[in-house]
Amino acid sequence: MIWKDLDFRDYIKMEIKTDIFPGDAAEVLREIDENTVDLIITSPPYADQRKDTYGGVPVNEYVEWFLPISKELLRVLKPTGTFILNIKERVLNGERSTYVIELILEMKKQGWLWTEEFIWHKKNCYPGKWPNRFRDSWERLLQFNKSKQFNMYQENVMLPMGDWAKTRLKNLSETDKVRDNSRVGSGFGKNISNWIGRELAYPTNVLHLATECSNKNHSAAFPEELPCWFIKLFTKENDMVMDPFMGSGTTLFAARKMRRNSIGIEIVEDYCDVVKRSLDTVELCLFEEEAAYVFATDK
Amino acid sequence: MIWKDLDFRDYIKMEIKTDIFPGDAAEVLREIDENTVDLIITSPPYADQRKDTYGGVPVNEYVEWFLPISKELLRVLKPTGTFILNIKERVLNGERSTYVIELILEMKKQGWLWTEEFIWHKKNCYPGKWPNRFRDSWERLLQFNKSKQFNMYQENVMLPMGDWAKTRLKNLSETDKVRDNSRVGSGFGKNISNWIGRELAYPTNVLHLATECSNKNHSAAFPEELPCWFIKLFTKENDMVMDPFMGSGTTLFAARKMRRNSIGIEIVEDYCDVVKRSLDTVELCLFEEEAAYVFATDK
DNA sequence: GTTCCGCATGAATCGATAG
DNA sequence: ACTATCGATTCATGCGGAA
Repeated sequence: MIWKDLDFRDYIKMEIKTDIFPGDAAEVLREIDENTVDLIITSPPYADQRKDTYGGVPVNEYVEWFLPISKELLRVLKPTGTFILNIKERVLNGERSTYVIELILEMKKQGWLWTEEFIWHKKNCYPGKWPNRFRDSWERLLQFNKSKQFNMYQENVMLPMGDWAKTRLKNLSETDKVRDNSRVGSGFGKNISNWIGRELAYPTNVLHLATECSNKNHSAAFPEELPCWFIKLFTKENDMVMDPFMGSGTTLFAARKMRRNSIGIEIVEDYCDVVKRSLDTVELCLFEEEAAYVFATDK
Repeated sequence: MIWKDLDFRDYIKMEIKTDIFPGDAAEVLREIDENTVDLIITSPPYADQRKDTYGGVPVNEYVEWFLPISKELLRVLKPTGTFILNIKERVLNGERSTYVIELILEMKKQGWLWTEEFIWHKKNCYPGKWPNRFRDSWERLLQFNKSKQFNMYQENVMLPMGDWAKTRLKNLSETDKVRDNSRVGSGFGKNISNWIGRELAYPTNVLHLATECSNKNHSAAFPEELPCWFIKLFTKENDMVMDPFMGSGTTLFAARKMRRNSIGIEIVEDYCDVVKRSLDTVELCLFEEEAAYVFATDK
């Protein structure tokens, strides 16, 4: 038993690569071979946001700042791969900035296909009150592809259906129905076999997820469920996932947990160090979970 | 008592005007005085959709087709008014078309302010399955304004707070929950804030509404709750609401029920006739509701 | 162990104040 | 006048301590 577990641990360590490159995304990307990545999922610093950690790219320079990066991303992505860009334009002088939609148009000129736009509905968005607008509770998840023949494994993100919705809705007020909606299954740890016997349905292009806040050691741009969902949807085991703006490493952790190779690029060295150290913990978690799994099926 | 009710009916009929103009939006709009409309809310024919009724504007001509109309809309809108444009780009050859985001950029050049983008999350979206995309369950509700000082009556659309729903609901009877259902329409007499106390929160920019199950002859673009919500948010009684693509008249019915004047423009004469006839029914409904209300408060 | 309450904490935005 | 910074506003969530 002990030997078996140790073998398994070695197996994991050897099989799945998780590489972190410190540095500027545009520069590091040039070192990476073309047509090697199956899924790019990232949340770049938004315009004029996160000035303390990143430079805080001004609104009117955002598109020209991002285009060299997206050009490289197009190069390293496999023809069957997918690029998910999490972004939201900010309000400036009471108006929505247009740099995101301008970016879409420019990326198309680079050769990207704008395949889809998912909506991330943030159930717990930032509070506040203003005379002329409500709280902003959604962000864009833009899907770009290199070709129309991209890989998509829809059955991996199916949701339990039917009685779940029915029984729940009975006990909820109308307003609660309005507020709380179908939840995206967080992939890992959740046992799909629990769903067997129930009806499954394909999800839609609206994802309902709360932002991660408070007492976690790392503050992440998006909750782990988000990259998790797209990794399940667009990759299979041993595929290559990339996050050119790694930040606290949410994408890499999700990828590793699900046995995908991954590459993270991050300009802030401190983040790189933190993520590197944390990866060991993830490994251990995985090992323990898997060990428990092996044990359970061994009986 | 009888006289009183009849007087009231006349009062309603005289006060609120609901005008329908048959014809092409661009042409009819030229006949309308500038700075007279408080809220424009419409769902124009989408590109290449509904060819049978509208002739179907091709995707690559959509922007230039719409711009003359939006120019007139800018003229007739009051400086304090708001324009809500319900639109969604369609998928063409596996890719999202860009005419909507191009339209935003062009309308800004006309002088429009792109103030906000609401998301209409369609809870019961159209079923279907495709190999490379999920069901599309959201649409854009683009908010444009003429100036930064526009009217907004936020307190009219407040919602019960989340925490309230969780804790208080246990103590509420089934009938209490049912009462909540009737909140949508008239806005008559019923004041939610009185009912719930001060446990209300402002909504966000994501609207969760089911699509209308519409078995009607005409293509109902959106459910009545949608114009209803924006009419409450951006106008007060006796204000002027306009829908330059009236269709089945959903906007006009909502406006009339809430005692707003309204103008509808519609190129298909049959639709005009149907809506005109139906307006009498709405009136009667209104009369009865008010009669009951008067009676109740008369005791 | 449960359930319940208190509290900190967000990819926010506006308006006022300060250089 | 134009930019930079700061305080006020506000609510869903998950944690920790208490009953």
